[in-house]
Amino acid sequence: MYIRKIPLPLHCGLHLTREVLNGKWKPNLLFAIAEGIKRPSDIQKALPDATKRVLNLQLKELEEHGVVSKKVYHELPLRVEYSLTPLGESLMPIIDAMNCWGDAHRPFLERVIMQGESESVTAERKAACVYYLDKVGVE
Amino acid sequence: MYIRKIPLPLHCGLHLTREVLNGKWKPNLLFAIAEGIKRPSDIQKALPDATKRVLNLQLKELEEHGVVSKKVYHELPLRVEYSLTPLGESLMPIIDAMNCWGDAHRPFLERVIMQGESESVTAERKAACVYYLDKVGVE
DNA sequence: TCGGCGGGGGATAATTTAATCCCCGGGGGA
DNA sequence: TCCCCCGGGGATTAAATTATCCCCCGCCGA
Repeated sequence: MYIRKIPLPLHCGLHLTREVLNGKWKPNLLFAIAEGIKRPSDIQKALPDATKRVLNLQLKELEEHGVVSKKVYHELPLRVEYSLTPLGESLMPIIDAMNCWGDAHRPFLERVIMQGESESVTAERKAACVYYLDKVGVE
Repeated sequence: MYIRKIPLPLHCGLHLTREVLNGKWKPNLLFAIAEGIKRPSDIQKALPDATKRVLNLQLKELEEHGVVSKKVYHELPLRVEYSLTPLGESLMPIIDAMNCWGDAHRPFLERVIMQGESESVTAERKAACVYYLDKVGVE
């Protein structure tokens, strides 16, 4: 595990939560496990864009942070299952909300995230954003 | 703005949301702005652990992602105010939930994130922190 | 005997994010 | 005049996170 040089600001709940969820695949891992995908190989299949190396690392961190637990069944063949701890379960409303929010605003977010990768904001793009935001504001 | 080399996985709402909230101070910025702290200098005072440089950068990203808007009042003296867009407001339940969750589980999370004072890692950790603090000039 | 699957991890490079340093301009008070 | 506040940002370095590569073991079926 990486050893921090700069201490985290812990005085605020936001930073604590951020520390737990901070990992490219951690929200997805929690989501998958909550859905009942428990075995490492199944998790890897559910998240094909991530290498199993990274998934193992992030699962280990989630375990160290007490939100998932790992059970090794010493049968043959060996079986491993991850599951949410109660603490992890209490995190699911947030994960679900993040998932819904992203999906709900997908068209806008995709445009806006892509635009940063190409060039600075053009006037037209800004107009398009304002238009969309207006629409969202009505809801 | 930084130009990505590795494209983000956009097919999932979780990643979209993560992209918007991904920044050490972004949740805090949103929280502060939602609380009515709108002027840059006030925001900086509210988040003393962050340099204004970083805050400006992350505010700019939040703006580009359409969750905050920046208004410049061309008065004298010059006045600048940030505010949440409707899209940003729709994010607040998540921010609040993250804040509450972190606060609610603070005792446990602090222990677990610190990795326990009684572990063997502590020596290295402490060394790393001391190194940093020394560099910064804190006693 | 060989290949493949399931679970795992060390070592290192690359990428991404944050911190640091130090500058700009204008204005207002002493 | 000097100094400090305000809002801002370029350039660079450090830190933190991911990706990549390639290895380990045990077992099972062909």
